[in-house]
Amino acid sequence: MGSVDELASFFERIADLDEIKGELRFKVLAYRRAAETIRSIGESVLGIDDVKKLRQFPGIGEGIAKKISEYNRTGLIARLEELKDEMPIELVALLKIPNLGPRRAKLLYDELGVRSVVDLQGAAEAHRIAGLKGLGPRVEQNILEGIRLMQAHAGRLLLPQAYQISGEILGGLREALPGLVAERAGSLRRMKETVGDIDVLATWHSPKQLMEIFCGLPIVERVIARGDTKSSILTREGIQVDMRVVEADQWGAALQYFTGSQPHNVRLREIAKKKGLKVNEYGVFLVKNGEKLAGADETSVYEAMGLGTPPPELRENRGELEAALEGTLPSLVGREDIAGDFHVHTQASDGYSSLEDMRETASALGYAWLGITDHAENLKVARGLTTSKILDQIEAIRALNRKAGPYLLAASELNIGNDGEVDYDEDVLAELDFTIASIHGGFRQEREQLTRRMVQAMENPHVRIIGHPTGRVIGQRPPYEVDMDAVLQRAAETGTALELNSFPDRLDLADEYLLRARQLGVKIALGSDAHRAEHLEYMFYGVATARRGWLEPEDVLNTMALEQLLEWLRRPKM
DNA sequence: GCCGTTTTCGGCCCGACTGTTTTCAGTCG
Repeated sequence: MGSVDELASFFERIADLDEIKGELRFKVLAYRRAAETIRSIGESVLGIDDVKKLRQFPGIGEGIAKKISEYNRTGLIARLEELKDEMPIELVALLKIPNLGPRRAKLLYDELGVRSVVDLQGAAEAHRIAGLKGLGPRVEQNILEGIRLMQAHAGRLLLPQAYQISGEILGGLREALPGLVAERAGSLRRMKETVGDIDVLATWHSPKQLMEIFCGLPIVERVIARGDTKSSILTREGIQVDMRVVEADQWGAALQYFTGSQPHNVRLREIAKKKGLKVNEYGVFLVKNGEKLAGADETSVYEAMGLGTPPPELRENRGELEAALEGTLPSLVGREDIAGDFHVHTQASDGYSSLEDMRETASALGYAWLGITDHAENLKVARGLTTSKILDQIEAIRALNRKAGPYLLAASELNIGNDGEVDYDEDVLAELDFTIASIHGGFRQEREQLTRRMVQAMENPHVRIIGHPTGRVIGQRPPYEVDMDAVLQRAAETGTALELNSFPDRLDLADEYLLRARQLGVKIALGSDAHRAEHLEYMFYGVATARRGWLEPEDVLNTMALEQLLEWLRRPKM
């Protein structure tokens, strides 16, 4: 059985190899767009063999539809196999190296037989690159630097780390230059779960002064490049930060441009072009006479093209520009809509804070309620609560609720066993306000068994929420091999919510699944998975991810006021 | 390879920077 990721990556490999071969760049672009489209369709693409049906998706025509169908039937794409016979597949790794693109990769392969990054490094160190057509000693040096940079920077940065570092930078700049206009841009502003580097944009009357201060911030380890409009530094943690300064009347256009994403910007300029407009980082212009229509603020940039302004989190070319054109952009859920948190551990199991501390912090965050979900007894490694301990905790919670403060819900994070069974007897489960059920073991089981376990758990009337549904830990553990289409479908049928676990290295469900959950009407429950009181603030990143998944307040259970929530919990879910 | 309120052929986003060149190719975001 194939996967969406594999199928999409096959098209990316075809694009890479075609590019190295020197095929027409628009053909290459078409393959890359197809890969994007496939990822946005999701798993249902794997069930479609009919070429006509496949062609209905944007960017998929005769040729690519046939290849998808071929993959669905055979698990392979013959065209890719042919390309692999023509040249080594390892060559695609060279394209990831900064300062090295398809033309140079081909040249190095043809002239020096370079097939891999190791070959390349050897060739550069032996000074065999300088002297090739169009390549001199500087390019050779830059390629070596690029290899080093790539190896040092292999892991991307988690969103919260990037957000915090950029916060320090912005804070430092604003303190030194009161009145400075500066913002995050790039994938950080779009709140992607990981970011490669940090982009900061600013406008200031003296760019030189700003650059001086930027390059001298205490966080700076080394200045990589320093110019009047663009500088790059490396932080002590080894993160690259790019700073750009623009004129005030270009601010909006520059912010739009540097926020991206690239596919979003490409689509935007296509739309502009059809309207006789040109858009770049300086503004929006009439093509016929060059007249400038907008540029000072971002909203006016979109407005000049007859578009609403999509929130940055949506700018991935997943339909947001069409919605902006039709005036149907969603009203996304915001941090201010959140009335409580569904997933919190205390020192009773594997957390570090007391019920009281958690309640106090929840109060400071403005919450009306908080779900206490310590681990259940079958999870010994996390000191899961025995029946007598959970009964004690329920009593402690009821007692605390008699005092003023956020309402604590007595709940539990149950374990989904190998046959989909959960912890505790029926009478204990009936005492609890709600439960989350999560998979904590057997990650490597077959797809069928994992899916069956989850479906079984959802059919349990006491289970209101499935916790961290794909089980991934970003950069450390891949998602379980679970049939998410089946899980989403059954969640919709049983009225079971899926968690968006907001712990920084989980962010599980990921945005792509949130989009599908929303279409199926599956409700999403945000949980910080806090193990300390400070962790409750991770909700911020959960909300950001929810926004990337186009979720509106009614899609998210955390927007319910206490009375509404209690009423919802009293009603049987199915 | 895709696509069509100017098109079934001839287009397909835009500009900056770098290093190598005396006019431009390659790379990047």
